[in-house]
Amino acid sequence: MPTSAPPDARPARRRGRPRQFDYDQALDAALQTFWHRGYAATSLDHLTAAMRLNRPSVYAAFGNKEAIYAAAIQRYVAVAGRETLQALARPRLRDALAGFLAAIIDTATGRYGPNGCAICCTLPAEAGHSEAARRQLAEAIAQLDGAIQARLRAAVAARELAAAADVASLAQLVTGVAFSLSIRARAGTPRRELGRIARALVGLVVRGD
Amino acid sequence: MPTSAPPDARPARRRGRPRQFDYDQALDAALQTFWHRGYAATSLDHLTAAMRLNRPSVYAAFGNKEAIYAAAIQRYVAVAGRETLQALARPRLRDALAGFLAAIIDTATGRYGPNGCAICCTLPAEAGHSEAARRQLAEAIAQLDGAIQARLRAAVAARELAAAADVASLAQLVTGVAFSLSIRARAGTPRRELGRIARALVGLVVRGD
DNA sequence: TGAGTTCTGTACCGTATGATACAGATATCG
DNA sequence: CGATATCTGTATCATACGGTACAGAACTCA
Repeated sequence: MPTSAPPDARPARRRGRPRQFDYDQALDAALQTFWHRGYAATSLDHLTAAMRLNRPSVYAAFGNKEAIYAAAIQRYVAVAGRETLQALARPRLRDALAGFLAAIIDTATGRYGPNGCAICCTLPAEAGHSEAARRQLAEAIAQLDGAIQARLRAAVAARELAAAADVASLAQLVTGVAFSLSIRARAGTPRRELGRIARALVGLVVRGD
Repeated sequence: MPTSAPPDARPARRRGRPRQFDYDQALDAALQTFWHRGYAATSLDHLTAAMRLNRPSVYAAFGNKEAIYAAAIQRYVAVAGRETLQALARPRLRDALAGFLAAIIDTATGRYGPNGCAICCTLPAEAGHSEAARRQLAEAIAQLDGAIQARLRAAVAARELAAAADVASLAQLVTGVAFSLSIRARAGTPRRELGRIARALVGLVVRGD
């Protein structure tokens, strides 16, 4: 168990020597490293170098390698996930989906290099032999499916989609394309082409107009 | 460079002591291991155990770890890829796409466990820091895109698709859904649900009937 | 102040890793 | 047969790995 601060409740003053690094900033550095190299190919030397910490500090704050990864992915969901999902809030379904996919493309080709999605480019490799990774992956997928499904249901209510539409499958389709966009990004596909694919999907899902 | 047989041209009789194992069978065992554990998390001990060979034999026949992986993926493409693509040959587009996706689902939930697609579940993790992996991934994607695109073009010629259809983007969409199906499989999604998603895509792409 | 507590940095531990040297075994070739 | 070539198995190499012990530093609390 990490002896120290979970990301949320941060007691203002703790008893002993205060830590000399920023928790979230270090976690971001770890995330970048895992994102770039994947879980298994990332060593603690890679991590401590990127985080600019020495090993005991890392272990005290985050736990072992697996725990660091879990925390990093959790932060990824909280940050990149929130940014992405709020694009879904736009009033017209067409804009909502387009915005959502544009946000995915932004993240996948973002300022840290064209590294795709940290989840769907690094978790699947571990999910084959690690039950923890499999669960993390399944949960992330379910979360995304759920958010999109909710948005599609709202579109049905607003008569933007036919009442007979298979909302669940449609949502899973959109999630799937989002995944494929980020894998393509990691393979080197330029933004322009990713945008074309995204537009094609939006065109298929929301026909009328 | 491996001193010995490339998978194709196999000289009937070589000079020294003949090898006591089957090349393709050993390669299959390596593929299973990489498929299950990913590249980085697979050690040579894992490989030699699965292949039932000792290290020098592996190195002599296949080269170092990276070369073994490349050969395994190449074999995966040749075997699973061919099976999958020949489903595309069915006369009606609807059946062709359905058969294609069904083959993907078969592979991804197949007899070796629900391990998804060996390419899109293990290569992306390495593609972030290995240019060789990035290229392999890009090439595999391009190959799949190309095959589907050709099938869609045939459908346009047969008036199963509108002449105005954006065949390239549509093909990339189908490829993307295929990827997402196999990632979902690795996350534990049951076949039934994967089938529903596949049917939804087919329904979207080929409207009339 | 001094006791108690937590963080930092060095140095280290045991093991697993990718890769190879070498000797013996088994084949072809002349 | 001997010469040559390739494969197999053992034993080993240097290094990189995840993880930790320990001493000193820096803070709070009384």
